[in-house]
Amino acid sequence: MPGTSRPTGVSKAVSNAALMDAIWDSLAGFYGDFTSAAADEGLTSSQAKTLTVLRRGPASMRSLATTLHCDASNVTGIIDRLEARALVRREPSPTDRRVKNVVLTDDGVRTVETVRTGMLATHTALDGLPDADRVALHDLLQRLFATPERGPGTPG
Amino acid sequence: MPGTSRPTGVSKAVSNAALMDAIWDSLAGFYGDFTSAAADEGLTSSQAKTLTVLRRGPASMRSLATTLHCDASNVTGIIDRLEARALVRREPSPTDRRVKNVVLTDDGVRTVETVRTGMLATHTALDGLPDADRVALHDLLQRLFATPERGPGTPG
DNA sequence: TCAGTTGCTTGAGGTAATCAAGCATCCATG
DNA sequence: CATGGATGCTTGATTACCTCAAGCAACTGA
Repeated sequence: MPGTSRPTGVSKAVSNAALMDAIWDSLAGFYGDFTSAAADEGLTSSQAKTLTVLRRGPASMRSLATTLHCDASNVTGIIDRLEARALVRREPSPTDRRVKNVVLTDDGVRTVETVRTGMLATHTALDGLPDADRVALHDLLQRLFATPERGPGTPG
Repeated sequence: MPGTSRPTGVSKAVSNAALMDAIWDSLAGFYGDFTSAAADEGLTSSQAKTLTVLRRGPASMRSLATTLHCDASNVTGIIDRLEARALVRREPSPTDRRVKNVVLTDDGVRTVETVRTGMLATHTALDGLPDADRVALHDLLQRLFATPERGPGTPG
């Protein structure tokens, strides 16, 4: 097995390509489940994603844009629509009058929790995983894309 | 009742909630990397996602819609734009004149490969994983969201 | 044959995403 | 102070995305 000459340098037990394919499939399953659970609550996936980020605590428009990897003006629109449905609230930052901190309303908290529990396929898949595997998976993912960034919120 | 998912059930070493959070972070990292690699090629993430699906082989419009979890009319637009850039081609199905099979052009193959190799953060993260962990991760993901569906393409 | 179904496209309407521009505020330097 | 530059948010324009309803063509089975 280690002798097989691969085009790339050091031969690995599992190629990056194979790992990426596996991650792709997982992403598709997880994200599809998330999207459909969000749709059940009348939310687009972008809106639900934003609520999920806010679950960790209030965040400024700027930090939301950074976390969501998109332009700040985009966040304005998403928050506009979420605020129109009273799922979030814009609060002026006490320390910087330019900044608006976005906070989940009680309704927003309820809704994002409903979406999470509504991800049936995901819960089923996770429930089917033996305890040792749960620990292993959590540990692996933790180390894979460790995000040293953002504590709970980074409000302005 | 083993099925009921939560608070009072059997205590797990790692809760579903914690696992979902870990999955979220990982997928966010992966997908963010993918999106930016796609943008480098002038592709939206939807377009790049579609090319990624087609990497496994030709697919009808219908099966693309199913795989991408979206309406068929949406696929029409995405394929229109990809075809205008000569990254894919619509081919009439030999067995069903209603069906159009979408195929990657040589340029499309090149482009999707470029996107994959351009996911630097992902490659770095994966390269940092010891061999045993690579095997474990691949195995875990494989079992987690095993998709018995779709062989390579499901062309009409 | 022909009713029902399926596959794809079009059009309307709203959401998402980017860029450029603008205003208010903050901050550092003079 | 003051003032030039940077930062935070919003608006407007443009394109892409996405869903639904409707339509036509083609397949299917009775």
